[in-house]
Amino acid sequence: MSELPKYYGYKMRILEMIADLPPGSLIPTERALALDFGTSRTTIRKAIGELVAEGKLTRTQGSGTYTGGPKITHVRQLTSFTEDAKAIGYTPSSEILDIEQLHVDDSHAVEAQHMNLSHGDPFVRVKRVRLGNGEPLGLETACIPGELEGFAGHLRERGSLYATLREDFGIRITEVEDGVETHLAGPEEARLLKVEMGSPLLRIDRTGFDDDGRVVEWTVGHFCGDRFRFVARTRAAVA
Amino acid sequence: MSELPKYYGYKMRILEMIADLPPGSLIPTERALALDFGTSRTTIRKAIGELVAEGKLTRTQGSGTYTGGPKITHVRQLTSFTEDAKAIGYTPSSEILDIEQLHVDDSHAVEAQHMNLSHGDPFVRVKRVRLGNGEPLGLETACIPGELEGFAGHLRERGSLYATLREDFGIRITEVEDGVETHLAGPEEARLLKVEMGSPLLRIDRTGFDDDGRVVEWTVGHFCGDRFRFVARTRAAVA
DNA sequence: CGGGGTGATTGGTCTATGCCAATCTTGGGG
DNA sequence: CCCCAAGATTGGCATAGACCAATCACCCCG
Repeated sequence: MSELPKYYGYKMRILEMIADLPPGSLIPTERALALDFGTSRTTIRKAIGELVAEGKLTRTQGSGTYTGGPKITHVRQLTSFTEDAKAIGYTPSSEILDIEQLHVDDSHAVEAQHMNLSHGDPFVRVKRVRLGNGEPLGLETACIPGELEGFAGHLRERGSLYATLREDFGIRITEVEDGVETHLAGPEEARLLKVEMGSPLLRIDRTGFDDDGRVVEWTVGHFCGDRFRFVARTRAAVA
Repeated sequence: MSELPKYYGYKMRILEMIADLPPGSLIPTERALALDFGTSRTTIRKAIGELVAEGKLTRTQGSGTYTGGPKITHVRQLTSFTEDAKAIGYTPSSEILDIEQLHVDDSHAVEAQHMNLSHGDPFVRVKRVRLGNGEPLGLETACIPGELEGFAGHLRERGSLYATLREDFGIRITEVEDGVETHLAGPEEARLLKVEMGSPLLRIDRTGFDDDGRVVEWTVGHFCGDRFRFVARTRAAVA
């Protein structure tokens, strides 16, 4: 046995094959590749599986396997998805899945903890799919403490959560703390983001503070690992 | 056929099984689970595979499959690994794999681009494994432009790259830009970080600037997705 | 000429099985 | 009593094949 698994060798060979192809090119079928390489379809699928997870290939049942999507999508996440995406010539949009004015109960333990809320306190929760140039990039759930009258209408009109909070409710976020971890796509995320189950995602949670240091926003988002890049610029506070 | 794949159901059942177990507990063998659930070992392996990728299980050939490690390790990456890790009561250390004083040639295209260097310009490159409480957390390669005399010795003594630059070479980093993406572990990363090939990692690249806006550091790191959390705190610059 | 149905194609999932490599266990020899 | 060698156990890799579901192309019918 050689050092590396066979499937890894085939992965590299496929990587060479697709290196020069334009995005969206159809590659040979799994059965054909297995035959060509003299291996089994299972092994080819494992090789292709990793390339898919890396965003270098996409596969569609019944159709075929194609070379990677439109390419990497750099998106700054420094202040707001909408505002930053525009700044780099990217067309952002959102599809609102759900807006609710809620009151904290036992099912909101996580939200309450992050926003320092108690049982019965009001907050708004918005669930959205974030799109870039029409393609789904991420799934975001934002929570804002308080009772926000007519919030849904304002948000739909402006498109941007931050703009809505600022212009319609006088809520200004002056400092944010972002946390980034990895996460694997579950059934819901896979469906909404159009990726395979188990695909690596970036889980980005954000806590927004106002001038008085109060939490005025808490958001959790899951973004496609291969299409998204989180960027933070920080003035070093160290002496 | 139900909506969800079978392996996903088994994954959830295994998740329940291990929910109450302390970290490090041995779970039944793959063959036993396959028999119990009335399915094939292949399917069980797929279920366990995802749980491993999520950090909930670890498996060792010849030994068995065990419940997840010591739990999530929050690490701030705001200024410096060493300094921040200490601040939250975590014992950081590094294992230096390689230190080189180099001059830009054709093989350093990426490095040169990020540091705005030209052919022949000198820079130092350090490759380290970052450890937290003795466990490998990440693999980092740092590049610093310039000719740094006695750099290796100073770094080994101080342990911290930032402290070395500051104290021994008068290089002060006042602003950093961090980029975060996902990345799957390749053979080398898998070996050094003690994770499986294909495990999701956080790829964190950092560009450090001095007061004059010059690039004085460029670093790329790969960190275990399940043991690491990137945190950035930003004063919103938006009007 | 247009539209819809039908079958071939292709990826998605699962089974059953074999062998390899790392680890652990056990027992015998020094 | 300790150490180590050999066998049993366990995960790691790969094979061959079956059936399902989504898609696509083509042909037939209106």
